[in-house]
Amino acid sequence: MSLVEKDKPYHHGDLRAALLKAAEAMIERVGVEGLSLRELTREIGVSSNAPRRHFPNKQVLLDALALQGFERLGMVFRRAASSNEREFSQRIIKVAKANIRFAMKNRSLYRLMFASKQRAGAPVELLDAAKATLTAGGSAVVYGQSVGAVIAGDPDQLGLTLLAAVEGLMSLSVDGKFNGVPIEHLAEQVIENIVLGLKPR
Amino acid sequence: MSLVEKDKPYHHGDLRAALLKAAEAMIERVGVEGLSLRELTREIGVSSNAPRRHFPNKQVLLDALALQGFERLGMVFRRAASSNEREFSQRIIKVAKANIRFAMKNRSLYRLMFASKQRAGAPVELLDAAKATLTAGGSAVVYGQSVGAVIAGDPDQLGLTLLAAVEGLMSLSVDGKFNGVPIEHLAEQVIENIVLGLKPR
DNA sequence: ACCTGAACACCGTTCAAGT
DNA sequence: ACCTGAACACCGTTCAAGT
Repeated sequence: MSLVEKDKPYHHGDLRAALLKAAEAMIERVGVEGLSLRELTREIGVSSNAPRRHFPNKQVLLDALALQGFERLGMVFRRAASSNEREFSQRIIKVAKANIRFAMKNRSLYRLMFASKQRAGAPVELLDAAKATLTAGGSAVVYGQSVGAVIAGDPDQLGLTLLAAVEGLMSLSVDGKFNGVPIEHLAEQVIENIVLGLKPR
Repeated sequence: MSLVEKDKPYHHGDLRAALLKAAEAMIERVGVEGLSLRELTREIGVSSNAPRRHFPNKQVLLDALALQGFERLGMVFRRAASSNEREFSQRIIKVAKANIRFAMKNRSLYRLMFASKQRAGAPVELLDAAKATLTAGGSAVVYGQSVGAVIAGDPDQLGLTLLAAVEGLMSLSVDGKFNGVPIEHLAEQVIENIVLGLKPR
C-alpha cells in the first residue's frame, strides 16, 4: 500500500535519542516541572511506556539529560580555554562569556544540571560528569597562571574563585540581567575586580 | 460531648500560615517536586481544596514560600552585617558563613527561592523581595569600604562580586562540599583571593 | 529486545453547594 | 468569607501480553 517501505516494527531505531531530544526541547518550552512523559510519547508516536526500556522512570531520563548537558558544557569550556588572547583577564572573560552564553541558550537544561547534581540520590556518573566539567572550567580559567599573570597557589582554588563568581552571577540574575545590567557586562567587571583585588594597592 | 469547646467551624484560624509551615516542612522532606497539595491538606485535616481561597493554585503557594524565604535571608544578612569584626575580610566571612548556614539549613527552600526568581512569570513582589534581600547582602559585604579597607568604586558592584562568589560556591557544591572540602572553608579562601586579588602585587 | 494496551493510584483544578 | 464533596482530565508507574 505504501510507496516507501516503512514496516516500522519498532520506532525509528533510536527511541532513546529521540526521547532525549524531544525532552530537551520540551523543558525549554515549558520548564522542567512541565515535562510530561506521556506527552513526550505522544509527540514521538510511541506508546506511553515505550520509554521504560530506556529510562526506567522519569528521574532517570532527567538525570540523563543533565549528564548530557554537563558533557556539552565541558566541551564549551575546553574550546574557550584554547583562545589565544594575550591579556590574562581577557582570556578569563572569554571563558566566562562562553559559559554565560551556554546557560542563556539552555536555561532549563542549565538549571536542571545544577539541580540534579544537588539532588539527594544523584547517580555517581552524574556527579562525576559534573566534577569533570567544573574542573575543566576551573582550569580553563587559570590557564594564565603559567605566564606569571596570576599569583602562586593551588590552581584549582584560584579557578574555583573565578568559576564561582561567574556561576553566582547567573544564579543571582533574572532573565540574564542583574538590576537591569546584562550579566555578560557584569561578568567583565566582576572578573576585573577579582583579578585586581578589592584591597587598595 | 466534649470537655473543651472546639466548635471548629473552620480550621484553626489561620489556614494560610498552617499551609505555609507544613509546605516548608514537606519540601525539606521530599524536595520541591515532591510537594503534594492533597497530602498537605490531609496532614492538616482540611478538604483538598480548602487552600484555594488562600492560594489559587500550587504555584502561588510556592511563590509565597519563596518570598518568605527571601525575607528571612534578608534578616540573616542584616544581622550578620552588624558584626563588629575588626578585619574587613573577617567581616565578609561572617556574612558569607551566615548565608551558607541558611542555605544548608533550608536546602529545598533555598533552591526554590532562586528557581522561583528565575521562573518566566514570576510575580513582581517576589522579584522585589529578592532584589531587596540581595542588595542587603551586597551592602553587608562592602560595609568595610567606609573604613578604607576596600578600593573606591561602585559599592553595589563590589558587593556583587563577593556575593556572586559565595552564591556560586553553593551552586557548585554538592552536599555542602566541593571536591570533599566543606564550603564554609572554601568560602574563606575564595574571599581572601578576591580581597587580595589574583594578580601578583 | 522492544513495544503495546489496559489498569491503578494519585494528582491539580473546577464546579456547585453548604454555613 | 471559608470550607466541603464530587467530578474531570491528566499523570507516572505497573503488569500481562505480543512479536
